[in-house]
Amino acid sequence: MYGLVDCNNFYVSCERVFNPSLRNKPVVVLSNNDGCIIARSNEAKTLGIPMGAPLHLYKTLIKQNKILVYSSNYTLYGDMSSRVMNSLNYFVPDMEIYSIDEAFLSLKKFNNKTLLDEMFTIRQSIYQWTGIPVSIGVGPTKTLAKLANKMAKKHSSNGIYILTISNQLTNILNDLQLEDIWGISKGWANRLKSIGINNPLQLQQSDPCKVRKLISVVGERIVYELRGNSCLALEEVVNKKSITVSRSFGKMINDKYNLKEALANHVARAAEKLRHQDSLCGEICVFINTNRFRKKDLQYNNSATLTFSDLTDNTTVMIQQAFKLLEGLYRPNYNYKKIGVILLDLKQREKDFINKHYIIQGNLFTYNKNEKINANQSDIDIKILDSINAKMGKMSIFYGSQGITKQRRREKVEEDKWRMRSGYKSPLYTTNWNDILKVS
DNA sequence: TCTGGGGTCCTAGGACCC
DNA sequence: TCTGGGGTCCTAGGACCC
Repeated sequence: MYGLVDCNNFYVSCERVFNPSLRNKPVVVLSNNDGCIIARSNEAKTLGIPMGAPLHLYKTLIKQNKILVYSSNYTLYGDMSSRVMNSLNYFVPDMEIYSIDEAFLSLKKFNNKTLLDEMFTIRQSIYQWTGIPVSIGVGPTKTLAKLANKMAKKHSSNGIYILTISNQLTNILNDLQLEDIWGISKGWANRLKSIGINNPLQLQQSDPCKVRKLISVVGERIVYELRGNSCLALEEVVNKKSITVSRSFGKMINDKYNLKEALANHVARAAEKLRHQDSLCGEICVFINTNRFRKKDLQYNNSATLTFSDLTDNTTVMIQQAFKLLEGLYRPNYNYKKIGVILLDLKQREKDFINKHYIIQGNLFTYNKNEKINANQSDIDIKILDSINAKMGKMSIFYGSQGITKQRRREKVEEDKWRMRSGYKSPLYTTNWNDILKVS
């Protein structure tokens, strides 16, 4: 069984920990620049404030109902999140932190008979230790645990809901909307409806291959997950694969000087994040946007990407390159609302040495990303290369991130082979049947 | 007047390789 | 091992999540 622990109205709950007078009152927390409402207490939800609502559209409602409004404090929320996760980890070491306020638990080692009591203990303890109320959903797959969590929030008095494959599940699926299922949003729901799948129960009972044709293998996995066949494993916490820092401007900005100032700040922050996870980056992307909500204004959205000749975590280098990219992007005749930077092609520092160097006949050379090394080149010491390749999981030295792709593909093919042997009709990961046949 | 920020995965199709 | 059709790499774009 899997568990999903979700902090209730997380940002609001964090504010309440340090300001108990906010309890039982309608409270909302705002995004950067105080533009949107991104967290609501139950009381605020009852008053009809939707998620992501623009603040200026709800000023009257807020005033009338004396809703308390707070700017966001991400440092506080990050810290509270760590406390919650650490507390959870005390009870369940085998867990996946899914977002700032959610974690999946592996409950394999728990006794099903005492599960409810155990979950109750966890919930109580977290509240006692951190002041944050949580809901816990339990189910045979991650998707069903997600669903159970939704039920816990809606229909459970103690904040816990355990879902098993039963008539109860059938009834629940029949009563819900497709969009209530984790992984299905409006676009896919509409496509599913177009072939006569109108609710989660029909989805659960539909032909997985048909669903796959319509909304890709992701949809097919959902079908199996709804049936209680687990396709999504607990994922170990790994470093980010890309790092973005971007902000909207309070006022629109036209001049390059201000854009550069903002960009430099964003890049510096991104570089900090990069070093914090002990990575180096190979690519940098800068993007700028005009205000998409001002339909009358001329719109301009663009981005530019640059590959570093060497992997780097150097702030100065990154800012220099980001400025170069901005020079190419900037058009003087627009008003800009947002600028941001994305660091891509991230690599672990430990592997950096191997990624940046190669050996020819005992001599060490620096590997240049733009220069492709051919393994057949007679002057490369194949034996040494082989040993490095083996250490890296093959190929990474030549193809950077593609090496990881290859590795992953191999893993997926293995899983699919197992799947086909076990009598499933279609593979879950591989697009190409030849992959399966070939390795089989 | 005023509309967030940060992620991941999957697929199709073209270029290129041998 | 293999010489023409199949495999691999790469990118853009589109979904989804919180």
